[in-house]
Amino acid sequence: MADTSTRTVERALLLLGTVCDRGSVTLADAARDAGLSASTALRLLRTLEGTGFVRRDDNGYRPGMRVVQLGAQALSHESLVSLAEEALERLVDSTGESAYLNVPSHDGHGIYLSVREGTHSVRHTSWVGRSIPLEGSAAGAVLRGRTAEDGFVVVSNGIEPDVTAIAAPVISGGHVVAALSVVVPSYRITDDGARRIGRQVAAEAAGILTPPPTNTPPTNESTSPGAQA
Amino acid sequence: MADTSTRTVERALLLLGTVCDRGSVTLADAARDAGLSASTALRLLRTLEGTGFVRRDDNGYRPGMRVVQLGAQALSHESLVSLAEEALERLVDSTGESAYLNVPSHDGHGIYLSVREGTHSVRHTSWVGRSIPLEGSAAGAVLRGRTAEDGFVVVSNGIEPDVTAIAAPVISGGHVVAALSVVVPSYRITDDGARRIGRQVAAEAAGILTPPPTNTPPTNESTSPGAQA
DNA sequence: ATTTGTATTTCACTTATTGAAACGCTCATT
DNA sequence: AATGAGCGTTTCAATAAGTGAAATACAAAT
Repeated sequence: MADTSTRTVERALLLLGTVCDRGSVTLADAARDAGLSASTALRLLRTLEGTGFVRRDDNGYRPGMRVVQLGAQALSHESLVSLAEEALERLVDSTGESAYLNVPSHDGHGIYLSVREGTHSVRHTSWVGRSIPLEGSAAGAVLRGRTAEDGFVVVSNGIEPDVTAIAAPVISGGHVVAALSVVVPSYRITDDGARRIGRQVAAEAAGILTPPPTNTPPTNESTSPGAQA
Repeated sequence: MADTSTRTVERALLLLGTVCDRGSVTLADAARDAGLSASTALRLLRTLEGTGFVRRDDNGYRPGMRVVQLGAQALSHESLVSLAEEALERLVDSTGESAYLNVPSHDGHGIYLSVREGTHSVRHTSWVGRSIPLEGSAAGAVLRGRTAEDGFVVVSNGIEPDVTAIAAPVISGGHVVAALSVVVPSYRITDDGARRIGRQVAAEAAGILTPPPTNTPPTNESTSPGAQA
């Protein structure tokens, strides 16, 4: 894994990241943030501008339309979100709580790929694209393959205070490719309730890539143990 | 040399574009598509991979999670979409037809920034991020400032056959910043009907950036993506 | 066995990127 | 007015960094 990467491009993408993070940023800020000299940052931002990835207004640089365009395209090509749609909906229907689909991202993080809001007036809220640490969160534990025997993970008051997260793995080819999760305000749930929802989430997660109708012959490809009961 | 742009970065972004367009593409195809040598394409794609903008699976390169993440962030910072929400909803309610918010993109195109589907069982459909030519479309004419006296543009069977598009400009600081539009199957509408909807769209478009109550100076700082109450 | 296509590595060439410095500018301070 | 601080921008010489042809290896198709 020698240095097969181009510094210029890395820097430009870094810059793009800070622009999107901040929503609106001045040249000097962006340069500082990315650790670049002003002239370099200017040149790269201009390139990004010329390709529509950022745009300028009087206040500085802002995410360009190309970013939302590519993002939307990418999402639409993500078959997981359509496959998980029904499962998310069933979870919301039967629990009234917010349900999510999380996938691993490039750095040691996960992100929310799909969101279905709960029906309770007090409910957990998140959004597509939001970043989630892999440690200290239920979905993160699942994504790292740390699922317990019973097929789901419960984390109370972890990263986010006052909420209990319940997650289960979506498995494909022996690998965890996503986490299905339900997040509920802690005051509203008991240990038993969490287990009940846990079993439900695990069942839905298992069903996402193995639709019930077909009777798949036993194809055994398990790298990691516990390919589900 | 007034050409201040970085070839490497341009190429990498071009590559990213083809990957997102195709959804899944092999190295050789991507290289051909972007007009690059295989070795260069490989190097750039690896850089994109290392930053999460693309990922690989057995079939080749696919859009990475970073793209959907940045796209979602960019959309959330786009205040226009929240400002236009109610207008879109009212248009759908009163016409039953699909209503859209279009903005100019970098190359001579526009894109769908917000979508509200109509209620008729036969209705026009599009999606966020979709590209739209600026010529031959109602929204395009509006975005180019070609709006007629009466404040709206009607195009029947232009780019898309069998549909009539009705668009009006969202104006800020004397510039057209977006187009609000309603698209209806041509068989369902008369000239008079189009004019009626046209006036409606124009009124809604005019109201998007001029809501009477608040006097907000353009100091938009969305600091942390915190949950709003 | 041969052909075709792909992914990957290597390497000499030199192009294209880099950052300090200088400049003009606006705004706030003295 | 004068001063200073900060920003955006341009210039330019040094050289770091990207480039692509060719070679290699592998796989699948003929």
